[in-house]
Amino acid sequence: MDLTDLLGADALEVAPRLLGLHIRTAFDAETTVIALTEVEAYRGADDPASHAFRGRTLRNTPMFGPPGTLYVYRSYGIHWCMNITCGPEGVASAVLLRGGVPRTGVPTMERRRGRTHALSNGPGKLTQALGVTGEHSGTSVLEGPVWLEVGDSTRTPPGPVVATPRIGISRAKELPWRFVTTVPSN
DNA sequence: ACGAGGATGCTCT
DNA sequence: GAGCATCCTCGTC
Repeated sequence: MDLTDLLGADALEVAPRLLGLHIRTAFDAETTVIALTEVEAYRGADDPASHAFRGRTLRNTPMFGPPGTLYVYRSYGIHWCMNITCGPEGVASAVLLRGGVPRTGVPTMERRRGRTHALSNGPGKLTQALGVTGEHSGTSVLEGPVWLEVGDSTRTPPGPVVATPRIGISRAKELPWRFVTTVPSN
C-alpha cells in the first residue's frame, strides 16, 4: 500500500481505509503504537460540521495542507484531538482519529493517561496516549515525529466496517461519516 | 448501568 | 460572548 496515494484521495474514501493502520510516536525513546479502529471524515465548504466550513483560518490551516499533514486542535479547552489531512493540497479535508487499540508501549500510555484502562477509546484519549499535542500540528505523518504506518495489517479494512453518524457535533448530524471496525486481532 | 454536570481555553462572531 | 469534532467524577437506580 502506498500511503501517499491513499492520503491524496477524498476524506470519505480515506477514512475507512485508515482503519487497522498504525499511528506511531517515539518521544524520549518511548515508542507507542496504536492500531486505528474508529475515525471520522471531515470535509470543507460542503461540510457544516467541519472546522474549515467557513474557509481558512489560523487554526485550521493544516487542513488545507498537503495530504498527510497533522491537524491537532484543542477540544473543550482541555483535550487535544488529532486529524490526518487528506485530499489535494489547497482543499480542506481531514480524518479525525477517534479510537484505536494499543499495540506497543502500553506502560507509557498508562502513565500519560493516568490510568490502566480506557487508554485510547476516544479522540482525546488516543491523542494523549500517543503524547501528541498542538505543537505537532502541521507536521507530516509521512516524515514524523508522528508517523502513519501500514503496520501488520494485511488487509484494509481489517474487518467489517460500519458507517454511522459522527459524534459530538451539532450540524450535519445525519451524515454517516464515522467509520468503526471490530478490534483487529493479533 | 446510566445520566448530569463541571472543567477549561481558545477560536471566531 | 457563545460555542465547542471531550472526558471524568459523582450521584442515583
